[in-house]
Amino acid sequence: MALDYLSLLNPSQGAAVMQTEGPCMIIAGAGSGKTRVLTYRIANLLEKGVDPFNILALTFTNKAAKEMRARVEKVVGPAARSLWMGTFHSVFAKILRSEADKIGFPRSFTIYDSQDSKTLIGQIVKELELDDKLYKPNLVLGRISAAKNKLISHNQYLNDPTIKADDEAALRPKIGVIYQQYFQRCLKAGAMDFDDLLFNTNVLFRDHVDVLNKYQNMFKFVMVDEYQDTNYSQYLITRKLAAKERNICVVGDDAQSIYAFRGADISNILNFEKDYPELQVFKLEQNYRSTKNIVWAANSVIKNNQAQLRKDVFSENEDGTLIEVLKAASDNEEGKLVANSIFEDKMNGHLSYDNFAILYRTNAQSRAMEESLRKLNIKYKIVGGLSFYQRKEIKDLVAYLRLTVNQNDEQAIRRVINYPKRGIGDTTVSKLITTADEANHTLWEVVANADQFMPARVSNPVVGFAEKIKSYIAVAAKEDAFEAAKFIAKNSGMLEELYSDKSIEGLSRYENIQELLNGIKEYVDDPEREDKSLGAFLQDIALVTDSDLKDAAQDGEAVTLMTIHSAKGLEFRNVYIVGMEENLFPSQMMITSRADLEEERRLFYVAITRAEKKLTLSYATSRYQWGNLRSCEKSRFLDEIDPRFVDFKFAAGPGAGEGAPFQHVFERRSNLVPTPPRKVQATNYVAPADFAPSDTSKLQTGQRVEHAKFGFGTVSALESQQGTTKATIQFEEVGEKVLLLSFAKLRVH
DNA sequence: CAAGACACGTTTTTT
DNA sequence: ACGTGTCTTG
Repeated sequence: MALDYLSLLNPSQGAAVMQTEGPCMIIAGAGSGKTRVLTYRIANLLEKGVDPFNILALTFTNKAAKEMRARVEKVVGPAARSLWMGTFHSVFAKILRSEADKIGFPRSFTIYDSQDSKTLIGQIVKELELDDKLYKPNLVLGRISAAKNKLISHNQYLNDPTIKADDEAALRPKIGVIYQQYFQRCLKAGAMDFDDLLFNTNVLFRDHVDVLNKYQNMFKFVMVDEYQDTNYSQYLITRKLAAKERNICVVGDDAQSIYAFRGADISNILNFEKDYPELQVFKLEQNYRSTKNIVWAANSVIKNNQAQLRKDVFSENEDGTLIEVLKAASDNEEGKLVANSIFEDKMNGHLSYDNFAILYRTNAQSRAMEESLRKLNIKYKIVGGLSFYQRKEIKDLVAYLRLTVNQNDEQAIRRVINYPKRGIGDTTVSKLITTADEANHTLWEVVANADQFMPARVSNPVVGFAEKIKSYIAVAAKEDAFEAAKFIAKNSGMLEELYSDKSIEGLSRYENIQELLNGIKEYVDDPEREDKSLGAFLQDIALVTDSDLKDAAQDGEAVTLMTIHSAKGLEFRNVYIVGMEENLFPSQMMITSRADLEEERRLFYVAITRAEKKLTLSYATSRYQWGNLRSCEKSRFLDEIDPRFVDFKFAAGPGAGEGAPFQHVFERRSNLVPTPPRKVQATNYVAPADFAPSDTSKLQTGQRVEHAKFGFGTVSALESQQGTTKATIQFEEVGEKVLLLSFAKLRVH
């Protein structure tokens, strides 16, 4: 029977839940129970008999989607599993996967991550012989991305006089040409970048009315979370999908819009009413998360912004403690103060470390915090930074997997064609690429038929590589993702290569590969999973972020460290916002324009409102930056908080006097795995003064040799290839080495 | 061809 | 301070 929503919700929440038909906008202040409303709204739809397959709910992070699905499931049961719920990128990647052929892409298309995109842009810049100082991949990708988010194609980009003028003024007139090249290379590679997933969905819906129709009929109810962070491309997708039924419900808070740099357009929420004049608006203004002091402080900050919807967020919770401000003499001391404060609060309040979060503007700031936490033996976890899937060894294996699914994936080919080493040098690779370009073949076609394009001694290893990949394709066609990946890891020689590296980094790389394989195993073992193919798995991980992963993997209680951006949507009992300094927060690059400064202020607002009970802000008067000490001023944002809610007494404390503390680095920086000191090739062997190399042309395996640097050893293998001979020698002191006989100075005994 | 040395640029945020 | 890319050396 119908749930009694109204007893579980406040009046405005309840009204939003009951309003299931027609367009609706929910302006949800921070901590106002937004997820709760969305959850019950979906539950209400299902109870009214709506088929879960007809509901589409879009979020910005996988985590938010997962959480909401779990909460809906708690209320309505397993029907929740059939809801279309996920991030924009994952939902439309899924749709594109079944429709891609209509827009000129294979269904097995690869998703390029930003690293792939940047590498490709770097390659294009080089090929066009442009100045790589001027055309930095990051900047160029930023321009291209901004264009795509506004649905400007490469052709439109090239023909738009305003854009042209802009680029010329910035002394970068060739960006349009790079964009065009980039598009063609992606198309040829059967690859889409993150922005393409949305751009191409728009293309699909624009050019194929029947397809659009199908999804309009499918998604009778559309819901969008964090609507303030949608860009034009996303906006248009949702508008098109909802055009028929007009059952669209968006939830957002203009005060928490922090992704303008990524193309998010706050006018999407401000102008929503123009598209839907019959719109119903609900405002959730009661904050259930934080104390009065925290809510008041946040309000006093955000009111310095001009552009915003009227909203009065209030709290009925206790007043709570005042906001503390800590002042430190250096970034390291800031870390110490924060770590001490966490330790004390935990002890005094009998809290768990899970209750604490340290938030910062830039990832680089985590370091000083980590060191201090480690010294006090406080466990911590870092969200963001270098994610699991960005590690070299993971990217290498994933490149093999990608190549198995899509042979045209150029970036994957380049990554592993000579890894592990198989004698394909850079010159050969460049030759393959130019050959492909000139003969108008794909890179893969040239690789697979290399013998037709170059002399046998060069082409042999290339063809061997292609044969390997072909065998992987055969395995992947028969086996599930796990069996295929396991086979590939072994057969490619990667496992062996990593296993033979006995250094600590090598060990951790080996373990990471194991972890990836375990992950794939888990993936295919999921009984709910229908598609267990390699392709499905790859699509899944391409859109996974670190924060999605950590949560599940993390066991034991630990302080959370992350950027403010990744903290959005989360809450913690005690929150520390560190680095409250001018040019850091607000960031130097944001203080030139009013709009940018307002975005920084919203970011600060988001940070403040993560705290439930206690908020602490800290700043340092000096900080190491690029290896040298700089002095800093406290942030203007500190002065924007109404002083009635702030306790500055701590700011007068320890930080004041001490000079910059001496830098002792006892421990090396580390995330999960400690980085050991660089290994040195220490030998006791000293070459005799009369050392003279012998003729090695008749060297045999088993022979004993002497090397000027490595000492004595025994030849264990000889391999002749393309006129050069490689000798594998087991040295007594430094272990196995592979040397080229033409260079190595060996004395035969 | 591969390992080590060195110079360089980097730091805004992320799907 | 750090990793990446380029240059040198064997």
